[in-house]
Amino acid sequence: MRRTHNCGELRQADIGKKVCMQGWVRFSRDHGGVEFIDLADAYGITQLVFDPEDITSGADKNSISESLRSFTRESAVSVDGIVRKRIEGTEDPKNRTGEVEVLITKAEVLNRSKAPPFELGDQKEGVLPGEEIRLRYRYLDLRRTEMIEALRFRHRFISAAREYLDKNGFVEVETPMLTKSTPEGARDFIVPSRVHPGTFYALPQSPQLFKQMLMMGSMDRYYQVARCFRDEDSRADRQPEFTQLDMEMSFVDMKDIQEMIEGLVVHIWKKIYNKKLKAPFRRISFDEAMNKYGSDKPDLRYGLPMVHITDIVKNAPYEIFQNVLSKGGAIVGLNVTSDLRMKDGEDSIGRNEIDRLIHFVKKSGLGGMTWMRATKDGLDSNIVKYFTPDVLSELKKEMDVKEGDLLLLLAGPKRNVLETGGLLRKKLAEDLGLTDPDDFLFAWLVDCPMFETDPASGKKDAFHHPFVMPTTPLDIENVGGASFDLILNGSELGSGSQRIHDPEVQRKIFKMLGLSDQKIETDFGFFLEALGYGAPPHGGIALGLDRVISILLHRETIRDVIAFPKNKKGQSLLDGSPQKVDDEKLEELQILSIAIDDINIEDIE
RNA sequence: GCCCUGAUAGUGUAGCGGCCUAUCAUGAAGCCCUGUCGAGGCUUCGACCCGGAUUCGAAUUCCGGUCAGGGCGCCA
Repeated sequence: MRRTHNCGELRQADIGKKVCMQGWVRFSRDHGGVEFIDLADAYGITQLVFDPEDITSGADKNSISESLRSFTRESAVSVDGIVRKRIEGTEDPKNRTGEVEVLITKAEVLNRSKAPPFELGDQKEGVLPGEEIRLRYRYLDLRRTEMIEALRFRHRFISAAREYLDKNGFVEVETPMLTKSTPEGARDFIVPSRVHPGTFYALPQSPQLFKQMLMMGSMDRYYQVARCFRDEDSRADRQPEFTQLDMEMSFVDMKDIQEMIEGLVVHIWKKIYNKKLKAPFRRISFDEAMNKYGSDKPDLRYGLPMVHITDIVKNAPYEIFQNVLSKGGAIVGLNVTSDLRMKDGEDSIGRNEIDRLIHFVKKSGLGGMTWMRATKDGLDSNIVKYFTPDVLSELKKEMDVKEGDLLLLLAGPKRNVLETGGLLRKKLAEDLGLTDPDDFLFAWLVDCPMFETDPASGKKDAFHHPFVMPTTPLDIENVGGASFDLILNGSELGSGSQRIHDPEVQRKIFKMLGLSDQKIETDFGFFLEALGYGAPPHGGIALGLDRVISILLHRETIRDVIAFPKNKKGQSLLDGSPQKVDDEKLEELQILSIAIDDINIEDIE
């Protein structure tokens, strides 16, 4: 390797050294004589200088000049030179290498670049190209500091995690990518088998069954930086293929798993930020989260809880409330206290803003929203006349109302009210700026149910997944499950659980989820059998890596922390996948496409 | 499958039915310039997503489509 230094390295101490620098031409400034080049690589930018009136002995002025002519933007180049101090007053304080520059003694183009389709420099008031362009030319996009930072941060995060897990006896095991398609859960990506025509593998949605079988195989502590695949529609935080930090432990209970994760996160924090993160994390029950914050992943950096006031106002002759109550609905209130709203002596939620909030609430399905202001004379609103002084005073007490507070009241079907209240709380927090983006608050969502019932079909689904150990008898109405979610600033990072290790319990859960004996046998027979050979009590967790990284880096989408992501429609704009394959390949697999474009109408007729 | 938003030179944008032979910036090409750092100056090049409708006249209005992003559904 000829390169002696990278572009982020040179300092005053290097002055006088003969160096060879290689990198990309980011900017060049030709002053008609003296010429500057910003040479960039993944480590930084170093200024190169060519000065025809300042040529070191042995250097060939004409040949350098000739080479520099072909130094187009983003060309890969190699330059020999001498590190020298910049002229007094021309140092660049923004650049770590800004006190020195390299006087070119030899210049050579390694590979010339065509004019790049967009600007790669770190724009101050950056005008990034549309994402489509960035993904199409991802290799150029990756040269941008932001992307370099994202991938390096991601690496450091994973590397710190590995370090901790290794120290704690975890073994990294690679589970298969070609696996079996199972009925529940997300849609599978399937892969045809050539040897067994007409049969298919599925890419794993998660290594769930395999990691459990590793426990049965005495592996004791397993982890994997596991790629997972789900053929469902994308979102800003969902990609068809994504990465989880997947773990499993034997002879443990829920608390052991949570403590291990807390230790892991604390370690990562120390490594990355050199800060001590507070552990254990706060725990909040599923019920409390839903009732107070209307979300199973509430942002706990701010308060603004929903207060249930159904019982207080149930006798008030206010028609809207009575209507709702007669249908078994609920009424909740949010107290937007004056200290949250007042900005520079001005109320940030005036009449117009309230109208906007009402509109917001209506969009999510409620009929509207009533509101009251707390003045020094008591609660004031166009509906206070419907409430007796006793009711009003109890309302004030329950919602902890002080003068200047604003109460927002939502009424409707319970589920809808909680959900909307949660969204409203989130919106208020955004509008009022209640969150510090650099404040990272982890919490555990605990005491989760085992099942959830689809309100439309009445069908029972696993709340988490069917391998969660139930915590209550199975014949009661609200069966509990030993599962828990790790949440961070309003996002779910992952869920873990104590698993079922008794085959009979496992079989029963499958049945409760509506699987027939035959389906259980064909899909999970092997797994039930495995549980029957002394499966140890075990449990584990999987953390969505892309999601954590994007949150920690304040990126809007996980695509910004994945080197080569798919677009919203699951396509890779870089290589053009997915694509049709040659007919011969399909024939070999004995596959016939019936996609509209592939059907020859004449064949059918 | 549905809802919302958007689409103008390579890139990012402005654009009131006629002032559009379409703005500005950046870029590219060429020239000038010896201390810049997203250098600067001058010249040139380069665009209204597609189809239909309304209209004397459409980048602009309407309808349909395509593409992109956000969301709902979906994601045990």
